[in-house]
Amino acid sequence: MQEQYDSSAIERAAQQYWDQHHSFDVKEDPSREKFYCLSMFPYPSGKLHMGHVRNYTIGDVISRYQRMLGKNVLQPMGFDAFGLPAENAAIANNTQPAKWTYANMDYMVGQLKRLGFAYDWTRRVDTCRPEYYRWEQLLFTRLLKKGLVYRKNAVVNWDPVDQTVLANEQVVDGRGWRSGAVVERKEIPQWFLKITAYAQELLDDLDQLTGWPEAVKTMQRNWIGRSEGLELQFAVPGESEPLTVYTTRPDTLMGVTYVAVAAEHPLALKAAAGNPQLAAFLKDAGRSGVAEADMETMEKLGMPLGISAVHPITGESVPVWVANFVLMGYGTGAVMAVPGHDERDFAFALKYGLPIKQVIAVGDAAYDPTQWQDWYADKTHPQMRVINSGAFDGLNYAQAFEAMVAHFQAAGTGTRRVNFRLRDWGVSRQRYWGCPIPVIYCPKCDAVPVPEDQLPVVLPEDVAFTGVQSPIKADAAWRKTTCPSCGGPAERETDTFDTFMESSWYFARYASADNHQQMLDDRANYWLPVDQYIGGIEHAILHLLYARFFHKLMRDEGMVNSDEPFTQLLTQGMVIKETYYREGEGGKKQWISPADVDIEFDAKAQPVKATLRSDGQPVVIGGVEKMSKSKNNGVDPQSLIDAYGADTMRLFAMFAAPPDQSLEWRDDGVEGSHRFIKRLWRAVQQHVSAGPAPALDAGALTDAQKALRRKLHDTIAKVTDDFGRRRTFNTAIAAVMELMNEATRGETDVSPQGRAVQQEIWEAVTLMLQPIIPHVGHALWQALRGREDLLDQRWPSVDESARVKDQITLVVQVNGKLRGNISMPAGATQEEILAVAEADANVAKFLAGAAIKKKIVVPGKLVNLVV
RNA sequence: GCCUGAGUGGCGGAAUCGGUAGACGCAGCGGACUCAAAAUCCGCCGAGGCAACCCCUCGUGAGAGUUCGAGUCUCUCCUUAGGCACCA
Repeated sequence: MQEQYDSSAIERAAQQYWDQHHSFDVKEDPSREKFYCLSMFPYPSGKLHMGHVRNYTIGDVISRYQRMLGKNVLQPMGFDAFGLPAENAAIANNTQPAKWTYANMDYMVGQLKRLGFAYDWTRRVDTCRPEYYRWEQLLFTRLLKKGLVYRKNAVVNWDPVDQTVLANEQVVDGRGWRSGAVVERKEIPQWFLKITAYAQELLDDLDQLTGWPEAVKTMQRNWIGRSEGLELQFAVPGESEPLTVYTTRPDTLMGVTYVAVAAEHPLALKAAAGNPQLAAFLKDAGRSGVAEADMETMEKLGMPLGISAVHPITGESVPVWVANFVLMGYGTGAVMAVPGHDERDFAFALKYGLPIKQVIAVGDAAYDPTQWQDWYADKTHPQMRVINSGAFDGLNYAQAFEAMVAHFQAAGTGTRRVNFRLRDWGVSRQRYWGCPIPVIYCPKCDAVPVPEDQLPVVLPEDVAFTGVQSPIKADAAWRKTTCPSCGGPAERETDTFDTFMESSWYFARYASADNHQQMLDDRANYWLPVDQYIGGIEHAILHLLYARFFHKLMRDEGMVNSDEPFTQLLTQGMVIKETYYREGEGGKKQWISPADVDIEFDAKAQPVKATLRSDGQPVVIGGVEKMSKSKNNGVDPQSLIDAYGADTMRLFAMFAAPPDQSLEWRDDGVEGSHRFIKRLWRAVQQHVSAGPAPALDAGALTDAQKALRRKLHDTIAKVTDDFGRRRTFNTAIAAVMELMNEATRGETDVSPQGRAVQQEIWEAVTLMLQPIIPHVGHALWQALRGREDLLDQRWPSVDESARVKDQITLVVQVNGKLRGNISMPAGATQEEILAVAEADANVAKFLAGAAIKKKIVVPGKLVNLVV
């Protein structure tokens, strides 16, 4: 064994061994319990960032730990290779999206291998390859035939200068990021997946997911947003079609004082025809992005259309307004407004002088139509009653709800309806670097799915990419085809899929990655569902919901036999870092890398001033945010790997914070992890250099040896719990550090049994740390045992007899305040404990002159005396 | 604006079921070794009081509450992170 710890030699040797022995390639084996551990695959952005290192280390630690429990472990890896950044990079670097993507994947595979992750690379999946996306196209065409796919108009962000559709991310403060033009909403035909057909099941099955964090399930529940309500109609005199609206508060129906429609609503367009002012308003309302957050925070504006609707119960006229917060693509594009009992309607009514009508009372609480109070909308208050509502007066929420529903159903003008906030999934993207949507447009036959024997529709990769237009839209030869159904001339769809499509089923494809005849085969049912899924909390809703949806789609196609894809979910916290920027032209922020910034701190270590190193001029200190390309605040892990090795990197990533918490990255601290590995190395080296240790004889130990051995087995128990149940690897590492501190403190015990205990300790430490620092583990195991089979060693077991204590320390409190410690034999009775506790000198001081009112004894822990 | 988290020393964090707040590590300070430095090893390290390593008071974002006992439970508020459907 080398005297000095040399990370690069050790890591090279271990990786070479794993490579030669194909240590991580797995086959299906029905005789063994399987464990499928999956980390969310990366987008090939260029190089790994800290979030990847953290994510993949967690997955690798769990995989290696599960393997030590004797399971058949699959841990695959691949790339989520389609996406917008490749197009941007292609423009910036004058290259092709495909070329850029493949080069990035090559580099990142090298980095992943350098970190020693236990992946079965034979199953690698790259989503941009036709061998992968052909199956996605196949599934799409089947869903289309099944009626789970449809086409309708939907709004996009439109850049009127660049004449292109923008992603929400490309809209900055309402303007296109490159052109700076004010973004408009534009309606274009797009393909939708009917996820709403599965809304109820997606909601119900959340209850099965006991291995998921409650926070994620709650977020998904709220996102799906099931509500029960009433759908009803307002007649509009002079119009053949009534206005249909949906409300979850039928109890407030008598409080409706106006209705509001979207700017794109036919009634609004019609009214605008003879009204230039209104037409101008509609144009303005259409000028904004489509992001919900923008909608909700923008100033609520409206204008009367000059027409009225008829209140379905009172027959009164209520004005019809257009409002910029009502969206055409959401529900019916029209809402009824109850300003008396809805906060947004209230503010809108105040602003435009619309009537506010109180129809709900809570006890004697005074209603003030100039000031919103939260109880106005409280439907659950025990004293809540409907008022000013004629026949409905005196009812509570539930009673009024039912009475209204009964009224409308009897009249045939409304119906009870379950509604979901969840909307169907628009999958069309007007971009090049994505999976082509397998549809052909024929002038005679309309939209026809590409027949299965003509799949895949291959995306050409050798293209000139300028960014102005998608190369496949520009390429008439690519577009031109014949109609599969009538044989006449036809054109291909040139939109591509949302990249969430590829990431919604890749977890299943790993099981049959080499099958080029079928999308999935029997092996999928051996491995699925994924036992442990690990990824960023930012995916809590969209990706995880879409993947659950796809799993159910595949189940209903007979491809998998489970209902849910991921049994256990670990949502990794974000890796965050401070940001710095300068305001450029037009208020555009130019983000500056923290690596290029010098920071001055005040006495409290808070940053007060930051300057750019290259020019010495100040930069603005931004917030601490998720590491990202767009904020330019990433830290390149490569330099740390080069300096300290993969094991130090892995150890620090696991030690710095529990996996589900966000981690603010600071480079200091890495040093400490490196120091720990060096100390461990030295300790084992010293132990081994004294020759083989004799066998342990537990009956022949001294008290000191017994105490050290107790510490060992207490540590194994804690670390086992931390790995298996709590998944708090930071505390597991801390426990091993404590054990090592104890084992190396003072003079080393070189007696035969002393050395036997040391041997037991270093073997157990090697086994427990192996999942985290596998290269060091490999080398230490060779030194301790002369063998290279560490990967398949069993996790160390606890010797309960070594943990027995005969003296127990108890805490003594007086009135809940700590006043002393007592040591008692393990078998002491309550009376004996109390007698010793009350006799303690410091405790007695606080008991003097007062009567003890209550005595509380918590066995094995503490005594509390209340005076 | 809405949904979901988080807030504990100079810093990252620990305290697992309501029971000793600050484990473990980083930074810092003092010492040993060294011609010297680095590395390594040993010790100290929440604030205040005290002659005192005895001990006392305060202390887990702010305010209230429940309890013998609250970082942990309840309510209100503040700050902050993530998501909000075309970033992935």
